Amino acid sequence: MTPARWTVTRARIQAAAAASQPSEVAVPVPTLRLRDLNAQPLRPERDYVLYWMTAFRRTGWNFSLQRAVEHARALGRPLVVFEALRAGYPWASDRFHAFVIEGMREHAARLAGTPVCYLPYLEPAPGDGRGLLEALAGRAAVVVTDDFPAFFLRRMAAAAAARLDVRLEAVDANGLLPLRATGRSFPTAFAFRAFVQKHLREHLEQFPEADPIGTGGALAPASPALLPPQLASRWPSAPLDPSPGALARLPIDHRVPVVRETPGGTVAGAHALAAFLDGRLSRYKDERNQPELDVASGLSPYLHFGHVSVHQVFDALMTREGWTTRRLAPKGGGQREGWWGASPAAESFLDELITWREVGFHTCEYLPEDYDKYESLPGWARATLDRHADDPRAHVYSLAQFERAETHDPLWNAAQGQLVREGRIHNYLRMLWGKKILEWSASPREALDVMIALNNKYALDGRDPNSYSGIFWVLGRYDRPWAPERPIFGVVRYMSSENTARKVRVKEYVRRYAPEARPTGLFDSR
DNA sequence: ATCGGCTCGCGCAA
DNA sequence: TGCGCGAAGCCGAT
Repeated sequence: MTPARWTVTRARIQAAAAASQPSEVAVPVPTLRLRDLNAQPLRPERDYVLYWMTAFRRTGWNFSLQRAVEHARALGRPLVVFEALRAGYPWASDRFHAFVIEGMREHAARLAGTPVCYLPYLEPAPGDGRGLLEALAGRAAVVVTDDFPAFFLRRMAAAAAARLDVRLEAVDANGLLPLRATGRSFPTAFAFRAFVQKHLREHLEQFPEADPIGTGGALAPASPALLPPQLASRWPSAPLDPSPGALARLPIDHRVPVVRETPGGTVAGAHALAAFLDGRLSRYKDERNQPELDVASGLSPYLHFGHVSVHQVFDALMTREGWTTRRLAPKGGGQREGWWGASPAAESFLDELITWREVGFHTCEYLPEDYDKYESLPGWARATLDRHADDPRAHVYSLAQFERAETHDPLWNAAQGQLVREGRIHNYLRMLWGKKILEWSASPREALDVMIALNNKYALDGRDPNSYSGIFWVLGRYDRPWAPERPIFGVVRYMSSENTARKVRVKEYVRRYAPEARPTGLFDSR
Protein backbone atom coordinates (compact mmCIF):
# COMPACT_ATOMS: atom_id res chain seq x y z
CA MET A 1 0.00 0.00 0.00
CA THR A 2 1.46 3.35 -0.97
CA PRO A 3 1.73 5.86 1.83
CA ALA A 4 -0.48 8.90 1.58
CA ARG A 5 1.98 11.41 0.17
CA TRP A 6 -0.36 14.31 0.72
CA THR A 7 -0.47 14.19 4.51
CA VAL A 8 2.50 16.04 5.87
CA THR A 9 2.04 14.79 9.42
CA ARG A 10 1.44 11.23 8.35
CA ALA A 11 4.54 11.23 6.21
CA ARG A 12 6.49 12.49 9.21
CA ILE A 13 5.16 9.72 11.42
CA GLN A 14 6.03 7.12 8.83
CA ALA A 15 9.52 8.52 8.35
CA ALA A 16 10.08 8.40 12.12
CA ALA A 17 8.82 4.85 12.24
CA ALA A 18 11.05 3.78 9.39
CA ALA A 19 14.07 5.30 11.14
CA SER A 20 13.50 3.52 14.45
CA GLN A 21 11.78 0.26 13.54
CA PRO A 22 11.57 -1.39 10.17
CA SER A 23 7.92 -2.27 10.81
CA GLU A 24 5.05 0.17 10.73
CA VAL A 25 3.55 2.03 13.65
CA ALA A 26 -0.16 1.97 14.32
CA VAL A 27 -1.59 5.41 15.04
CA PRO A 28 -4.43 5.24 17.57
CA VAL A 29 -8.03 5.87 16.52
CA PRO A 30 -8.96 9.45 17.50
CA THR A 31 -10.96 9.47 20.73
CA LEU A 32 -13.42 11.91 19.13
CA ARG A 33 -14.61 8.97 17.01
CA LEU A 34 -15.22 6.65 19.98
CA ARG A 35 -18.38 6.31 22.01
CA ASP A 36 -19.24 3.91 24.81
CA LEU A 37 -22.76 2.59 24.32
CA ASN A 38 -23.06 1.06 27.77
CA ALA A 39 -21.44 1.41 31.17
CA GLN A 40 -20.07 -2.13 31.19
CA PRO A 41 -16.41 -2.85 31.92
CA LEU A 42 -13.65 -4.30 29.77
CA ARG A 43 -13.26 -7.96 30.69
CA PRO A 44 -9.62 -8.69 29.90
CA GLU A 45 -9.79 -12.22 31.26
CA ARG A 46 -12.09 -13.27 28.44
CA ASP A 47 -11.15 -15.00 25.22
CA TYR A 48 -11.16 -12.52 22.35
CA VAL A 49 -12.01 -9.04 21.10
CA LEU A 50 -15.20 -8.96 19.05
CA TYR A 51 -15.77 -6.60 16.12
CA TRP A 52 -19.44 -6.50 15.12
CA MET A 53 -19.33 -5.13 11.56
CA THR A 54 -22.63 -3.53 10.58
CA ALA A 55 -22.03 -0.45 8.43
CA PHE A 56 -18.34 -0.20 7.53
CA ARG A 57 -18.15 -3.47 5.68
CA ARG A 58 -14.46 -3.46 4.77
CA THR A 59 -11.12 -4.68 6.10
CA GLY A 60 -9.14 -1.55 5.29
CA TRP A 61 -9.50 2.20 5.89
CA ASN A 62 -11.84 1.33 8.73
CA PHE A 63 -11.50 3.04 12.11
CA SER A 64 -13.83 0.48 13.70
CA LEU A 65 -11.74 -2.52 12.69
CA GLN A 66 -8.63 -0.56 13.59
CA ARG A 67 -10.02 0.12 17.08
CA ALA A 68 -10.82 -3.57 17.55
CA VAL A 69 -7.27 -4.44 16.46
CA GLU A 70 -5.94 -1.91 18.99
CA HIS A 71 -7.87 -3.62 21.77
CA ALA A 72 -6.74 -7.05 20.63
CA ARG A 73 -3.09 -6.03 20.68
CA ALA A 74 -3.36 -4.21 24.02
CA LEU A 75 -5.07 -7.17 25.67
CA GLY A 76 -3.03 -9.83 23.91
CA ARG A 77 -6.23 -11.46 22.69
CA PRO A 78 -7.28 -12.72 19.26
CA LEU A 79 -9.79 -10.84 17.12
CA VAL A 80 -13.13 -12.20 15.99
CA VAL A 81 -15.00 -10.30 13.27
CA PHE A 82 -18.74 -10.90 13.15
CA GLU A 83 -20.50 -9.64 10.01
CA ALA A 84 -24.19 -10.39 9.80
CA LEU A 85 -26.90 -9.78 7.23
CA ARG A 86 -30.41 -10.11 8.56
CA ALA A 87 -33.25 -11.53 6.51
CA GLY A 88 -35.94 -9.50 8.20
CA TYR A 89 -34.54 -6.01 7.98
CA PRO A 90 -36.72 -3.37 6.31
CA TRP A 91 -36.41 -3.39 2.50
CA ALA A 92 -34.31 -6.57 2.44
CA SER A 93 -34.29 -7.74 -1.18
CA ASP A 94 -32.23 -9.62 -3.75
CA ARG A 95 -30.74 -6.29 -4.79
CA PHE A 96 -29.21 -5.36 -1.44
CA HIS A 97 -28.48 -8.92 -0.33
CA ALA A 98 -26.44 -9.68 -3.46
CA PHE A 99 -24.46 -6.49 -2.94
CA VAL A 100 -23.61 -7.23 0.69
CA ILE A 101 -22.99 -10.97 0.20
CA GLU A 102 -20.39 -10.19 -2.47
CA GLY A 103 -18.48 -8.21 0.17
CA MET A 104 -18.83 -10.99 2.75
CA ARG A 105 -17.32 -13.51 0.36
CA GLU A 106 -14.34 -11.23 -0.16
CA HIS A 107 -13.89 -10.75 3.56
CA ALA A 108 -13.93 -14.51 4.10
CA ALA A 109 -11.24 -14.97 1.46
CA ARG A 110 -9.14 -12.04 2.61
CA LEU A 111 -9.15 -12.97 6.28
CA ALA A 112 -8.65 -16.70 5.72
CA GLY A 113 -4.87 -16.46 5.84
CA THR A 114 -4.71 -14.13 8.83
CA PRO A 115 -4.91 -14.66 12.60
CA VAL A 116 -8.38 -13.11 12.55
CA CYS A 117 -11.45 -15.33 12.88
CA TYR A 118 -14.13 -14.12 10.47
CA LEU A 119 -17.71 -15.13 11.20
CA PRO A 120 -20.08 -14.17 8.39
CA TYR A 121 -23.71 -14.84 9.21
CA LEU A 122 -26.38 -14.81 6.56
CA GLU A 123 -29.65 -15.17 8.39
CA PRO A 124 -31.75 -17.98 6.82
CA ALA A 125 -35.06 -16.71 8.23
CA PRO A 126 -36.09 -13.62 10.18
CA GLY A 127 -35.25 -14.05 13.85
CA ASP A 128 -32.85 -16.99 13.38
CA GLY A 129 -29.90 -14.80 14.26
CA ARG A 130 -31.42 -13.57 17.48
CA GLY A 131 -29.09 -13.98 20.44
CA LEU A 132 -25.99 -14.57 18.27
CA LEU A 133 -24.29 -11.33 19.20
CA GLU A 134 -25.08 -11.83 22.85
CA ALA A 135 -23.65 -15.33 22.79
CA LEU A 136 -20.48 -14.18 21.05
CA ALA A 137 -20.14 -11.21 23.40
CA GLY A 138 -20.38 -13.58 26.36
CA ARG A 139 -16.78 -14.56 25.74
CA ALA A 140 -15.55 -11.17 24.54
CA ALA A 141 -13.27 -8.83 26.47
CA VAL A 142 -14.77 -5.88 24.60
CA VAL A 143 -17.12 -5.44 21.64
CA VAL A 144 -16.54 -2.81 18.96
CA THR A 145 -19.20 -1.84 16.42
CA ASP A 146 -19.96 0.77 13.75
CA ASP A 147 -21.61 4.10 14.58
CA PHE A 148 -23.90 4.89 11.65
CA PRO A 149 -26.39 7.71 12.29
CA ALA A 150 -29.29 6.52 10.12
CA PHE A 151 -31.65 3.65 9.38
CA PHE A 152 -32.17 1.07 12.15
CA LEU A 153 -28.49 0.67 13.03
CA ARG A 154 -28.49 3.10 15.95
CA ARG A 155 -31.51 1.43 17.54
CA MET A 156 -30.04 -2.02 17.01
CA ALA A 157 -26.74 -1.02 18.63
CA ALA A 158 -28.51 0.63 21.57
CA ALA A 159 -30.65 -2.46 22.12
CA ALA A 160 -27.54 -4.66 22.08
CA ALA A 161 -25.75 -2.32 24.47
CA ALA A 162 -28.45 -2.82 27.06
CA ARG A 163 -28.17 -6.62 26.89
CA LEU A 164 -24.39 -7.08 26.96
CA ASP A 165 -22.38 -7.49 30.17
CA VAL A 166 -19.24 -6.15 28.51
CA ARG A 167 -18.27 -2.79 27.05
CA LEU A 168 -19.79 -2.02 23.64
CA GLU A 169 -17.89 0.69 21.84
CA ALA A 170 -19.25 2.43 18.74
CA VAL A 171 -16.75 3.90 16.30
CA ASP A 172 -17.48 6.70 13.84
CA ALA A 173 -15.78 6.02 10.50
CA ASN A 174 -18.40 7.90 8.51
CA GLY A 175 -16.61 10.99 7.28
CA LEU A 176 -13.38 12.93 7.07
CA LEU A 177 -14.91 15.16 9.71
CA PRO A 178 -15.87 13.17 12.82
CA LEU A 179 -19.53 13.48 13.77
CA ARG A 180 -18.57 14.92 17.14
CA ALA A 181 -16.32 17.58 15.60
CA THR A 182 -19.31 19.81 14.90
CA GLY A 183 -21.77 19.23 17.73
CA ARG A 184 -24.58 20.62 15.59
CA SER A 185 -26.43 20.37 12.31
CA PHE A 186 -26.19 22.92 9.50
CA PRO A 187 -29.06 24.65 7.71
CA THR A 188 -27.19 25.05 4.41
CA ALA A 189 -24.32 23.44 2.57
CA PHE A 190 -22.73 26.88 2.59
CA ALA A 191 -22.63 26.98 6.40
CA PHE A 192 -21.28 23.44 6.59
CA ARG A 193 -18.67 24.15 3.92
CA ALA A 194 -17.45 27.13 5.92
CA PHE A 195 -17.14 24.91 9.00
CA VAL A 196 -15.24 22.27 7.05
CA GLN A 197 -12.87 24.89 5.69
CA LYS A 198 -12.17 26.06 9.20
CA HIS A 199 -11.79 22.74 10.97
CA LEU A 200 -10.99 19.91 8.56
CA ARG A 201 -7.22 20.45 8.47
CA GLU A 202 -6.52 18.83 11.85
CA HIS A 203 -8.63 15.78 10.99
CA LEU A 204 -6.72 15.22 7.76
CA GLU A 205 -3.78 14.33 9.95
CA GLN A 206 -5.67 11.41 11.50
CA PHE A 207 -6.38 8.87 8.79
CA PRO A 208 -7.26 5.22 9.28
CA GLU A 209 -4.79 2.53 8.27
CA ALA A 210 -5.23 1.09 4.80
CA ASP A 211 -4.48 -2.32 6.33
CA PRO A 212 -5.05 -2.23 10.09
CA ILE A 213 -4.53 -5.97 10.56
CA GLY A 214 -1.20 -5.97 8.79
CA THR A 215 0.02 -2.69 10.31
CA GLY A 216 1.63 -2.90 13.75
CA GLY A 217 2.44 -5.96 15.80
CA ALA A 218 1.17 -9.47 15.21
CA LEU A 219 -2.22 -10.50 16.50
CA ALA A 220 -2.79 -13.56 18.63
CA PRO A 221 -4.26 -16.29 16.43
CA ALA A 222 -7.94 -16.96 16.88
CA SER A 223 -9.15 -20.54 17.09
CA PRO A 224 -12.74 -21.65 16.52
CA ALA A 225 -12.39 -23.58 19.79
CA LEU A 226 -12.68 -20.24 21.58
CA LEU A 227 -16.22 -19.68 20.32
CA PRO A 228 -19.15 -20.50 22.59
CA PRO A 229 -20.21 -24.13 21.96
CA GLN A 230 -23.89 -23.27 21.68
CA LEU A 231 -23.09 -21.46 18.41
CA ALA A 232 -22.29 -24.70 16.62
CA SER A 233 -25.95 -25.36 16.00
CA ARG A 234 -26.33 -21.93 14.32
CA TRP A 235 -23.33 -22.24 12.06
CA PRO A 236 -22.75 -22.16 9.21
CA SER A 237 -25.44 -19.76 8.15
CA ALA A 238 -27.12 -19.75 4.77
CA PRO A 239 -24.37 -20.06 2.12
CA LEU A 240 -22.64 -16.85 1.02
CA ASP A 241 -23.98 -17.18 -2.47
CA PRO A 242 -25.35 -14.18 -4.37
CA SER A 243 -26.69 -16.25 -7.27
CA PRO A 244 -30.40 -15.98 -8.09
CA GLY A 245 -31.02 -19.57 -7.03
CA ALA A 246 -29.52 -19.06 -3.59
CA LEU A 247 -31.22 -15.71 -3.07
CA ALA A 248 -34.54 -17.27 -4.02
CA ARG A 249 -34.33 -19.52 -0.96
CA LEU A 250 -34.12 -16.54 1.41
CA PRO A 251 -37.32 -14.93 2.72
CA ILE A 252 -36.55 -11.49 1.25
CA ASP A 253 -38.21 -9.39 -1.44
CA HIS A 254 -37.37 -11.11 -4.74
CA ARG A 255 -39.23 -8.51 -6.77
CA VAL A 256 -36.38 -6.01 -6.45
CA PRO A 257 -33.81 -7.65 -8.71
CA VAL A 258 -30.02 -7.56 -8.53
CA VAL A 259 -28.35 -4.72 -10.46
CA ARG A 260 -25.83 -6.61 -12.59
CA GLU A 261 -23.87 -3.56 -13.72
CA THR A 262 -23.18 -2.53 -10.12
CA PRO A 263 -21.73 -5.54 -8.34
CA GLY A 264 -21.08 -5.20 -4.63
CA GLY A 265 -17.84 -5.70 -2.76
CA THR A 266 -14.62 -3.91 -1.95
CA VAL A 267 -12.94 -5.09 -5.16
CA ALA A 268 -15.73 -3.73 -7.36
CA GLY A 269 -15.71 -0.56 -5.25
CA ALA A 270 -11.97 -0.05 -5.66
CA HIS A 271 -12.36 -0.72 -9.37
CA ALA A 272 -15.15 1.86 -9.64
CA LEU A 273 -12.97 4.37 -7.81
CA ALA A 274 -9.96 3.83 -10.07
CA ALA A 275 -12.08 3.90 -13.23
CA PHE A 276 -13.63 7.18 -12.18
CA LEU A 277 -10.38 8.88 -11.21
CA ASP A 278 -8.52 7.69 -14.31
CA GLY A 279 -11.35 8.30 -16.73
CA ARG A 280 -14.30 10.50 -15.96
CA LEU A 281 -12.98 12.86 -13.28
CA SER A 282 -11.53 15.25 -15.84
CA ARG A 283 -15.02 15.79 -17.30
CA TYR A 284 -16.78 15.78 -13.96
CA LYS A 285 -17.04 19.52 -13.38
CA ASP A 286 -18.60 20.44 -16.71
CA GLU A 287 -20.59 17.36 -17.59
CA ARG A 288 -21.85 15.92 -14.34
CA ASN A 289 -25.28 17.45 -14.77
CA GLN A 290 -25.78 15.99 -18.24
CA PRO A 291 -28.05 12.97 -17.82
CA GLU A 292 -26.92 11.39 -21.06
CA LEU A 293 -23.22 11.54 -20.21
CA ASP A 294 -22.43 9.16 -17.40
CA VAL A 295 -19.69 11.12 -15.74
CA ALA A 296 -20.71 10.61 -12.11
CA SER A 297 -18.46 8.59 -9.82
CA GLY A 298 -20.98 5.82 -9.16
CA LEU A 299 -19.40 5.39 -5.72
CA SER A 300 -22.41 6.04 -3.52
CA PRO A 301 -23.58 2.38 -3.26
CA TYR A 302 -20.09 1.38 -2.16
CA LEU A 303 -19.88 4.26 0.30
CA HIS A 304 -23.32 3.42 1.64
CA PHE A 305 -22.60 -0.24 2.38
CA GLY A 306 -19.12 0.61 3.61
CA HIS A 307 -17.29 -1.30 0.87
CA VAL A 308 -15.40 1.89 0.07
CA SER A 309 -14.26 4.48 2.61
CA VAL A 310 -14.31 8.22 2.11
CA HIS A 311 -10.75 8.27 3.46
CA GLN A 312 -9.73 5.81 0.78
CA VAL A 313 -11.37 7.90 -1.95
CA PHE A 314 -9.74 11.07 -0.64
CA ASP A 315 -6.35 9.39 -0.43
CA ALA A 316 -6.55 8.03 -3.97
CA LEU A 317 -7.77 11.33 -5.39
CA MET A 318 -5.26 13.56 -3.64
CA THR A 319 -2.34 11.23 -4.28
CA ARG A 320 -3.17 11.49 -7.99
CA GLU A 321 -3.39 15.25 -7.65
CA GLY A 322 0.10 15.35 -6.12
CA TRP A 323 -1.52 17.34 -3.37
CA THR A 324 -0.34 18.10 0.16
CA THR A 325 -2.06 19.80 3.09
CA ARG A 326 0.22 22.80 2.42
CA ARG A 327 -2.06 23.63 -0.53
CA LEU A 328 -5.02 24.36 1.72
CA ALA A 329 -5.93 28.06 1.73
CA PRO A 330 -5.86 29.71 5.16
CA LYS A 331 -9.50 30.73 4.78
CA GLY A 332 -12.35 29.41 2.68
CA GLY A 333 -15.35 31.49 3.64
CA GLY A 334 -17.76 28.84 2.40
CA GLN A 335 -16.77 29.30 -1.25
CA ARG A 336 -17.17 26.24 -3.41
CA GLU A 337 -13.85 26.62 -5.21
CA GLY A 338 -10.34 27.55 -4.25
CA TRP A 339 -10.00 26.36 -0.67
CA TRP A 340 -8.60 22.90 -1.38
CA GLY A 341 -5.90 24.09 -3.73
CA ALA A 342 -6.61 21.17 -6.07
CA SER A 343 -7.57 21.00 -9.75
CA PRO A 344 -11.03 22.38 -10.61
CA ALA A 345 -12.26 18.87 -11.42
CA ALA A 346 -11.04 17.56 -8.07
CA GLU A 347 -12.54 20.52 -6.24
CA SER A 348 -15.96 19.99 -7.74
CA PHE A 349 -15.84 16.28 -6.85
CA LEU A 350 -14.62 17.08 -3.32
CA ASP A 351 -17.60 19.37 -2.84
CA GLU A 352 -19.85 16.38 -3.50
CA LEU A 353 -17.75 13.89 -1.55
CA ILE A 354 -17.12 16.05 1.49
CA THR A 355 -19.56 18.99 1.70
CA TRP A 356 -22.69 17.36 0.36
CA ARG A 357 -22.05 13.85 1.61
CA GLU A 358 -21.05 14.81 5.12
CA VAL A 359 -23.56 17.58 5.77
CA GLY A 360 -26.21 14.84 5.67
CA PHE A 361 -24.45 12.80 8.35
CA HIS A 362 -24.37 15.79 10.68
CA THR A 363 -28.04 16.47 9.93
CA CYS A 364 -28.92 12.88 10.92
CA GLU A 365 -26.78 13.13 14.03
CA TYR A 366 -27.87 16.48 15.37
CA LEU A 367 -31.19 17.68 13.98
CA PRO A 368 -33.53 18.02 16.98
CA GLU A 369 -36.41 16.45 15.07
CA ASP A 370 -35.83 13.04 13.48
CA TYR A 371 -34.01 13.54 10.18
CA ASP A 372 -36.63 11.50 8.30
CA LYS A 373 -39.69 13.33 9.61
CA TYR A 374 -41.54 16.14 7.88
CA GLU A 375 -41.23 18.21 11.08
CA SER A 376 -37.45 18.34 10.61
CA LEU A 377 -37.81 20.76 7.68
CA PRO A 378 -36.73 24.37 8.24
CA GLY A 379 -39.52 26.63 9.51
CA TRP A 380 -39.90 28.69 6.34
CA ALA A 381 -40.31 25.56 4.22
CA ARG A 382 -42.89 23.91 6.49
CA ALA A 383 -44.83 27.17 6.74
CA THR A 384 -45.04 27.69 3.00
CA LEU A 385 -45.74 24.00 2.18
CA ASP A 386 -48.42 23.79 4.88
CA ARG A 387 -50.08 26.93 3.56
CA HIS A 388 -50.35 25.27 0.15
CA ALA A 389 -51.08 21.71 1.34
CA ASP A 390 -54.71 21.93 0.27
CA ASP A 391 -54.10 23.55 -3.11
CA PRO A 392 -55.78 21.70 -5.98
CA ARG A 393 -53.49 19.35 -7.90
CA ALA A 394 -53.67 18.85 -11.66
CA HIS A 395 -52.47 15.26 -11.17
CA VAL A 396 -52.47 13.08 -8.09
CA TYR A 397 -50.78 9.67 -8.31
CA SER A 398 -50.68 6.87 -5.78
CA LEU A 399 -47.51 5.20 -4.57
CA ALA A 400 -48.27 2.24 -6.83
CA GLN A 401 -48.74 4.50 -9.87
CA PHE A 402 -45.48 6.29 -9.15
CA GLU A 403 -43.74 2.97 -8.67
CA ARG A 404 -44.95 1.65 -12.02
CA ALA A 405 -43.91 4.92 -13.67
CA GLU A 406 -47.45 5.55 -14.80
CA THR A 407 -47.47 9.33 -14.91
CA HIS A 408 -48.24 11.56 -17.89
CA ASP A 409 -44.61 12.77 -17.99
CA PRO A 410 -42.15 10.66 -20.04
CA LEU A 411 -39.09 12.27 -18.46
CA TRP A 412 -40.33 11.53 -14.96
CA ASN A 413 -41.22 7.98 -15.96
CA ALA A 414 -37.72 7.51 -17.33
CA ALA A 415 -36.13 8.68 -14.08
CA GLN A 416 -38.31 6.22 -12.17
CA GLY A 417 -37.41 3.55 -14.72
CA GLN A 418 -33.73 4.15 -14.08
CA LEU A 419 -34.30 3.87 -10.32
CA VAL A 420 -36.08 0.53 -10.69
CA ARG A 421 -33.63 -0.87 -13.21
CA GLU A 422 -30.28 0.48 -12.00
CA GLY A 423 -30.89 1.33 -8.36
CA ARG A 424 -29.98 4.96 -8.96
CA ILE A 425 -31.20 8.12 -10.66
CA HIS A 426 -28.88 10.54 -12.40
CA ASN A 427 -28.03 13.22 -9.84
CA TYR A 428 -29.63 16.07 -11.77
CA LEU A 429 -32.84 14.28 -12.69
CA ARG A 430 -33.20 12.98 -9.15
CA MET A 431 -34.06 16.54 -8.12
CA LEU A 432 -36.74 16.80 -10.79
CA TRP A 433 -38.02 13.33 -9.82
CA GLY A 434 -38.63 14.55 -6.27
CA LYS A 435 -40.06 17.94 -7.21
CA LYS A 436 -42.70 16.28 -9.36
CA ILE A 437 -43.64 13.82 -6.61
CA LEU A 438 -44.26 16.86 -4.43
CA GLU A 439 -46.39 18.42 -7.16
CA TRP A 440 -48.41 15.26 -7.89
CA SER A 441 -49.10 14.01 -4.38
CA ALA A 442 -52.13 14.89 -2.28
CA SER A 443 -49.97 16.64 0.31
CA PRO A 444 -46.29 17.35 1.02
CA ARG A 445 -46.31 14.72 3.78
CA GLU A 446 -47.58 12.10 1.36
CA ALA A 447 -44.96 13.18 -1.16
CA LEU A 448 -42.31 12.62 1.49
CA ASP A 449 -43.64 9.14 2.23
CA VAL A 450 -43.59 8.26 -1.48
CA MET A 451 -40.04 9.49 -1.99
CA ILE A 452 -38.75 7.61 1.04
CA ALA A 453 -40.60 4.41 0.10
CA LEU A 454 -39.40 4.35 -3.50
CA ASN A 455 -35.86 5.38 -2.65
CA ASN A 456 -35.45 2.94 0.23
CA LYS A 457 -36.87 0.10 -1.79
CA TYR A 458 -34.93 0.56 -5.02
CA ALA A 459 -31.87 2.79 -4.56
CA LEU A 460 -28.62 0.98 -3.79
CA ASP A 461 -27.61 4.00 -1.74
CA GLY A 462 -31.03 4.41 -0.14
CA ARG A 463 -31.43 4.33 3.65
CA ASP A 464 -28.35 6.57 3.83
CA PRO A 465 -28.01 10.12 5.21
CA ASN A 466 -27.26 11.23 1.66
CA SER A 467 -30.49 9.86 0.32
CA TYR A 468 -32.36 11.80 2.95
CA SER A 469 -30.44 14.94 1.99
CA GLY A 470 -31.63 14.56 -1.59
CA ILE A 471 -35.22 13.82 -0.61
CA PHE A 472 -35.47 16.65 1.88
CA TRP A 473 -33.75 19.12 -0.45
CA VAL A 474 -36.82 18.71 -2.63
CA LEU A 475 -38.91 20.05 0.27
CA GLY A 476 -36.56 22.93 1.09
CA ARG A 477 -33.81 21.57 3.35
CA TYR A 478 -30.43 23.24 2.69
CA ASP A 479 -32.23 25.61 0.33
CA ARG A 480 -33.79 29.05 0.55
CA PRO A 481 -37.09 30.55 -0.51
CA TRP A 482 -37.51 31.42 -4.16
CA ALA A 483 -40.04 33.85 -5.51
CA PRO A 484 -42.48 33.84 -7.08
CA GLU A 485 -44.86 32.05 -4.76
CA ARG A 486 -46.79 29.42 -6.69
CA PRO A 487 -49.39 26.71 -6.02
CA ILE A 488 -48.39 23.61 -4.05
CA PHE A 489 -44.73 24.70 -3.80
CA GLY A 490 -45.23 28.08 -2.16
CA VAL A 491 -41.73 29.59 -2.19
CA VAL A 492 -39.97 26.22 -2.24
CA ARG A 493 -37.82 25.98 -5.35
CA TYR A 494 -39.77 24.76 -8.38
CA MET A 495 -38.56 22.63 -11.23
CA SER A 496 -40.23 21.46 -14.43
CA SER A 497 -39.54 18.82 -17.01
CA GLU A 498 -39.97 21.40 -19.78
CA ASN A 499 -37.19 23.61 -18.47
CA THR A 500 -35.00 20.64 -17.68
CA ALA A 501 -35.36 19.46 -21.28
CA ARG A 502 -34.45 22.97 -22.43
CA LYS A 503 -31.37 23.03 -20.27
CA VAL A 504 -29.95 19.52 -20.68
CA ARG A 505 -30.28 16.80 -23.29
CA VAL A 506 -32.82 14.20 -22.23
CA LYS A 507 -34.13 12.61 -25.43
CA GLU A 508 -31.78 9.66 -25.37
CA TYR A 509 -32.23 9.33 -21.61
CA VAL A 510 -35.99 9.06 -22.02
CA ARG A 511 -35.54 6.48 -24.75
CA ARG A 512 -33.09 4.45 -22.70
CA TYR A 513 -35.14 4.30 -19.52
CA ALA A 514 -38.68 4.32 -20.79
CA PRO A 515 -40.08 1.64 -18.51
CA GLU A 516 -41.56 -0.82 -20.96
CA ALA A 517 -41.02 -3.70 -18.53
CA ARG A 518 -42.93 -2.92 -15.38
CA PRO A 519 -41.61 -4.03 -12.03
CA THR A 520 -43.53 -7.06 -10.88
CA GLY A 521 -43.32 -6.34 -7.19
CA LEU A 522 -45.55 -3.49 -6.29
CA PHE A 523 -46.78 -1.62 -3.33
CA ASP A 524 -50.46 -2.24 -2.77
CA SER A 525 -52.61 0.15 -4.73
CA ARG A 526 -54.59 1.99 -2.13
C1' DA B 1 -27.10 34.30 -24.08
C1' DT B 2 -26.76 36.84 -19.78
C1' DC B 3 -28.22 39.67 -15.96
C1' DG B 4 -30.74 41.24 -11.89
C1' DG B 5 -34.44 40.55 -8.82
C1' DC B 6 -37.09 37.57 -6.06
C1' DT B 7 -35.89 35.59 -0.57
C1' DC B 8 -33.48 33.86 3.96
C1' DG B 9 -29.70 33.03 7.01
C1' DC B 10 -25.10 32.23 7.68
C1' DG B 11 -19.99 33.68 8.21
C1' DC B 12 -17.10 37.25 8.39
C1' DA B 13 -15.30 41.93 8.36
C1' DA B 14 -16.01 46.01 10.57
C1' DT C 1 -24.43 45.84 11.76
C1' DG C 2 -23.84 45.29 6.84
C1' DC C 3 -22.30 42.58 2.96
C1' DG C 4 -21.63 38.70 0.14
C1' DC C 5 -22.91 34.50 -0.92
C1' DG C 6 -25.52 30.33 -1.88
C1' DA C 7 -27.29 22.55 -5.78
C1' DA C 8 -29.66 22.73 -10.11
C1' DG C 9 -35.62 27.83 -9.54
C1' DC C 10 -38.45 31.47 -12.72
C1' DC C 11 -39.26 35.82 -15.16
C1' DG C 12 -38.54 39.78 -17.87
C1' DA C 13 -35.18 43.00 -19.63
C1' DT C 14 -31.29 43.66 -22.51
